[in-house]
Amino acid sequence: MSETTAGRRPRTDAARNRTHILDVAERYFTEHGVTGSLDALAKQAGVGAGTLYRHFPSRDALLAALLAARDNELVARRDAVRTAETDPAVALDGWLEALGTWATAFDGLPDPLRAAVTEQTSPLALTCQGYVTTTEEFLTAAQQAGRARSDVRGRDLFLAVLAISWVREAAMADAASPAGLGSLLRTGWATPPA
Amino acid sequence: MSETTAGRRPRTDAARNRTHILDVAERYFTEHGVTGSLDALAKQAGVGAGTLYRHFPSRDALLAALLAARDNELVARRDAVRTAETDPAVALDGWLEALGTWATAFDGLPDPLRAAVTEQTSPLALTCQGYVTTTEEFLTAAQQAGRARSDVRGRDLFLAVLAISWVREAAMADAASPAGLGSLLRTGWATPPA
DNA sequence: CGACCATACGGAGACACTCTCCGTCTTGTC
DNA sequence: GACAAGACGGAGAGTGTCTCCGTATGGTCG
Repeated sequence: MSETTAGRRPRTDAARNRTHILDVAERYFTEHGVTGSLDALAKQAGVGAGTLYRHFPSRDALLAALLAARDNELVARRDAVRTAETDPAVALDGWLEALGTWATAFDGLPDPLRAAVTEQTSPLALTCQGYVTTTEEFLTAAQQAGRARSDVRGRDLFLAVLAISWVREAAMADAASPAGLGSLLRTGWATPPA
Repeated sequence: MSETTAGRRPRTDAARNRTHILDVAERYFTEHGVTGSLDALAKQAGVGAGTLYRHFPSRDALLAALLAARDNELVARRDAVRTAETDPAVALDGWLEALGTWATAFDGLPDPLRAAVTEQTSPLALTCQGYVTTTEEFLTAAQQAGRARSDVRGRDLFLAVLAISWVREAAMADAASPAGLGSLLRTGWATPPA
């Protein structure tokens, strides 16, 4: 019953290679960003290009596997926010910040994530879909409490977090920008007319 | 006195090629986005790759030249907003919308623009710098009228417009998203606690 | 008008990256 | 220990960037 879809257990050398590639990829993408050369990554892992591509047919597949390792962490933060916060607006805020951190795990990550939101064929699409749904839940709660605008939608908010994460990478040089950009999303630039 | 820096007037065939390349590039980027193949663009323009790269040493240089042709339009909108609007918040809003339209002139344009904001070596950097300054002017006016939060800065607002433009390209499928994302920047998702 | 030089032109080719294909080698089983 | 099933590696095809240099052209001056 441990095998719902697969035929048989993978060969041990294959399994070892797979995890080893993931280890190296984690470091490699951290250092070079998500657009780093995959052939170079394969070489660094000491495997042939064919092996890399057999395990992970595309860059997105590799990223999805890498992000899967972070799933626990993000789900944990979701639950922590959910149970600790009574104010649904603060909860939503906490969730969005967790999302922002997740989306900047590697340099350039927001790009494939954004693409995945619209192209459901990507291995990242499933991952994103889940988090869009979570965002929707937090948002709905905040809206029902009258703490969030009712014309905002979960998917847009998720995309907006990606957008801010995307631009944050460029604004790093400026120390004050990251926080400023984040709060822009919550409050906007405008002041309500007295 | 018409030549402040250059030595002599360019050869006529060179000038003709330059404008012809720009014409074709305008169409080409509109159709294929800013990441389209430059060699293919050269072929479509009926010139060798060398000619293309001599006139425009990099993709950014080509984009900068293309955007320069839109300068008049954007400056006109700036002036129109400036003179027509008495409310500085509405003026800022109008300017940001003009910027957003400008930043989506071609698919994928926000990417090089964002890079140009931080890398002052890009030919696009000068262009961006000017518009950041304009954004700052509108913002300062709105702040002095108490219509914009005082902790927001011009550069961040400019970057935020790029960010929304960036994500808007992905959200196109969903009809309501573009407008929703834009207003998010002005108002934020939060409702002030009664 | 013809010659001459500065300048521009074209496209072959060096280099980088992605991804596939297939001959060879390993693993696990009988 | 032998035999599939499956994994491995890396050569190579396809695509894109950008440079280099032999050739062609435009503009000028005698």
